[in-house]
Amino acid sequence: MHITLTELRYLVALDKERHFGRAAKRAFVSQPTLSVAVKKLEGELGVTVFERNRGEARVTPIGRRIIEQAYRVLGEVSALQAVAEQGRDELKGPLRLGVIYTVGPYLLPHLIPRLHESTPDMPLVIEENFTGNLTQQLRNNELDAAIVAMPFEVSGLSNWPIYDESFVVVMPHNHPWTEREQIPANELANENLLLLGAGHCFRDQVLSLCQDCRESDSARRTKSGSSLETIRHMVASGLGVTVLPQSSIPNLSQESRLLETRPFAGAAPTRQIAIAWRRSFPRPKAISALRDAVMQCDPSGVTLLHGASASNVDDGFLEAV
Amino acid sequence: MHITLTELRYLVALDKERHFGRAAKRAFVSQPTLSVAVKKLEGELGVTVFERNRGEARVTPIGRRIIEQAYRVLGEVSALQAVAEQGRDELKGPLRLGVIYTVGPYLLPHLIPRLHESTPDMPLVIEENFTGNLTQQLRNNELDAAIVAMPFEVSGLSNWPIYDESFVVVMPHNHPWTEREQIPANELANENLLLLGAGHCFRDQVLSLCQDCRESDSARRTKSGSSLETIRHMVASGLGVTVLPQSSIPNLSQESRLLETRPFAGAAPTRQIAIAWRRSFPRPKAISALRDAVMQCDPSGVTLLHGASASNVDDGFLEAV
DNA sequence: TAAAAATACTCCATAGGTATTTTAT
DNA sequence: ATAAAATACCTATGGAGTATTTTTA
Repeated sequence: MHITLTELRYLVALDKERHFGRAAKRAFVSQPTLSVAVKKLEGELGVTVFERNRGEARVTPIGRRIIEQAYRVLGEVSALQAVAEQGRDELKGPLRLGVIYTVGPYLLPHLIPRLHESTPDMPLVIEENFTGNLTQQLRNNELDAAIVAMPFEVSGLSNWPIYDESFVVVMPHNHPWTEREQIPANELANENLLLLGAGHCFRDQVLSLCQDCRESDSARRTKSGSSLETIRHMVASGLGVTVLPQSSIPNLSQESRLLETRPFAGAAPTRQIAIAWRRSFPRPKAISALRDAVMQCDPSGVTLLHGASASNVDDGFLEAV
Repeated sequence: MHITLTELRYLVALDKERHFGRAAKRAFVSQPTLSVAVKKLEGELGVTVFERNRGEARVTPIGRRIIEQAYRVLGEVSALQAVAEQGRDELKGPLRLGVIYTVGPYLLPHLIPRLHESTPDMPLVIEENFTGNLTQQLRNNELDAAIVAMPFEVSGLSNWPIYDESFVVVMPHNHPWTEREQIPANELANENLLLLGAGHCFRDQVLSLCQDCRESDSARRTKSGSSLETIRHMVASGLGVTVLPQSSIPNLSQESRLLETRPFAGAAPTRQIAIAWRRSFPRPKAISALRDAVMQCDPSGVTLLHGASASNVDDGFLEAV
């Protein structure tokens, strides 16, 4: 009924051998198989490609053109297979990665060189955004993976928690709390609590630490900053206290003498960071590579999940205070 | 095992619909058929072309490249079919025709315009030569058909007699034979018989008319000319007599008053003209068209064979003397 | 007569169908 | 709950084999 690639391959073999028996050998089939196939093709095309003689099969003028076209078809098929061959490596080709604002600035500087080393053919296209936007972009196929904070349950998306990160109280160096070893969460509401603006999941996570905080927030008694860095500057300038994730407590530069940090009293509040991706995303190895790279960032101060601890590299992404 | 054109068509359908059910409809198959085929193709290529979601099937980046390549493959297949479509007409494309020297000059001027009319897309590539050379060229695929004199039995070649043509005795106007109505063949040896050189089948046909001629020829008492025209001039100048085929007795111009023609006594000797071609030549219609065109040349003086007489066109290829 | 292609037939792989289950929203 | 795709299973076409015949040089 339809012309097939096999038939075209037989045509080419016959063009090369000009002899049904030898062409069949070249094509690794029996002579009748090739004979029947070529005849079928000629019937389908309504054209005689080969003039059969006892001595040799001669190509007709129209047959010549058809065979040349057959070469082109088979050439394009080879090209297709070559493309597939190239694309077979999941760790090749860009990965579009989204990161929430409160992780990106602290993780990426460490993650990118590591990923560049482990998967040099997988450049990252990075987008920083709120969790909600990242979610949408993942679903819309605008992103391939995202680094977000748990809980993160979205239909169609999978996630894989990578590490737990504790929260730390940050205050000016001359704050009364500097006299204490630990700060109880429920006392946060008594101070000027500086927080990120609405939309940041970290803001909500901090607010959930104590009922009073939530209330004082509804009463608009908290102040907002547009990034953790901004907030840190505000705290350093004495405007109040805040809570930061462990990873954002960096090698303090100028401000180092102006800020003090204290852990929470009791069980340390944490956030869980995870990688999320479309369930149907067809490059699971890319996700694994991403996870591995994150885990190789020195986990001091954070708790790696699911075994697979990274080696003790000392230029880790968290340099403990 | 191997990738098929059908699979590529399914790929394209799915690319257009981004939905397995609709793509199946577009490809006129059931949804499972298309699903299985696409999955098989992806397995064969080792690459995920489509990301399946509830909503729609999304093309992956590598899938995009593969689909584009699939379009190219199918495009070349279409081109191949278009070529075949073009070549399907046997009356299209050049026909390489050989003609023996003693027919060409008299038949071709009439044949070519007729063929141009009946089969305008089949130009003639013409070669005049001896029967032996034409035979070789036919077998070597250097010619497609030839017009020759019978008998013509060559393995691998078919032939089809078209017409019988009588022989005529030609003499100077002042020759004694002009007194007679008919000339007995066996008296030819008594005269200066002018003949074509060796190689021309017509020479041998004339020599076979009488035993004496053959003998006088072996004794090198005949004279040779290089073409029938040359011989006619020689006869007109009084050098001797000759025998010509009917078709070469043209509208006599200057020489008309210098030449006389007489039929043979008894059963008129004739030659039978035929079309020959490779048994395997795949354009039988071209042969038929050629035959028909020859037969449309006015057959006055020649005997058409196999019925199928041409209409009474009066500018026929033979204008009786 | 010998070589080559075509035919006859048999078999089985697989493309395609229908019915159903699984999956994901 | 529903829509979509995947799976299970069955059927039939036709691609490929072997054995044989036909063709033709």
